[in-house]
Amino acid sequence: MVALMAQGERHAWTLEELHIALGRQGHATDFSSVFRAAEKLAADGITRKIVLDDGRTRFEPVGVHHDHLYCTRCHELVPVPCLIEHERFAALERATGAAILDHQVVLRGLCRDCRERGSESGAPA
Amino acid sequence: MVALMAQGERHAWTLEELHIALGRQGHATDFSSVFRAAEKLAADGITRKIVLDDGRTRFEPVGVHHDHLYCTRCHELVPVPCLIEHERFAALERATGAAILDHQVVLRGLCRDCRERGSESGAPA
DNA sequence: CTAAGTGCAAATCATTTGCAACCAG
DNA sequence: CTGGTTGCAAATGATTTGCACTTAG
Repeated sequence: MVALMAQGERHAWTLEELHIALGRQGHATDFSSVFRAAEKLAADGITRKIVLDDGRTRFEPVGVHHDHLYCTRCHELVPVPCLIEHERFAALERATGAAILDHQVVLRGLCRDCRERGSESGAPA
Repeated sequence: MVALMAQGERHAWTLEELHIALGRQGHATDFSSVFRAAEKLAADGITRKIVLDDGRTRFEPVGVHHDHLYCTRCHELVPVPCLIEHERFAALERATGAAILDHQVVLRGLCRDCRERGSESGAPA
């Protein structure tokens, strides 16, 4: 599964996508096995869980931190460089008294491909 | 419901919290009514849905944009000023060709209250 | 009357979990 | 044998939906 995720066909995977892709690769398994393997990878810090408001959890390989662009047309989650400067966090901690351990940014819009396809009627990828 | 959310007892509400709070205010209703009313408010742009990985959808009144701090101790979602500078979006659009319509930042850590309580054993708020 | 809102129960959806059979060490 | 996996089925948890019934306009 790690190999599958690493090959870059997609950046963030839902359990269903992993399940299907594994099947296509000849590693057909039960959905629950995919679920457990994915949870384990996340627990071991190999992957990270990402939740969006479309109701499906995604898993992405852990690497350098980055933000995400959720394409509202093709529903793909694309990695983009982080938009927040480090000092911002320290400043916020000083200003509010809170302790920030982690953060996640989700941009919403159209990925380049979908934007280029413009208002074409075509169905999402 | 709008009134309830506006009174500021809490910033972002889960359906369950709304349901309970409405009941306490003497406006007992069915859970599905809360659900439908909340969905309608969100559809009408009065409130906004926020989804975190704790599996519950929250609704917050729409106002000036801000980011959120999710306290991993008391599970409260606290509003904090936006950490991303506007130019960043334009720069990213130029760099990637994507179109950004909206964004959402979720910081993860401890809110001030929980941080101050430090490592005290006490149960979450 | 007509559209909108409500309660209740049943249906969905995406996971999660229990368990017995298996497999590697 | 022993712990980690796996498939299958059943259980969860949080919504969502169908439907009959009021209710406001």
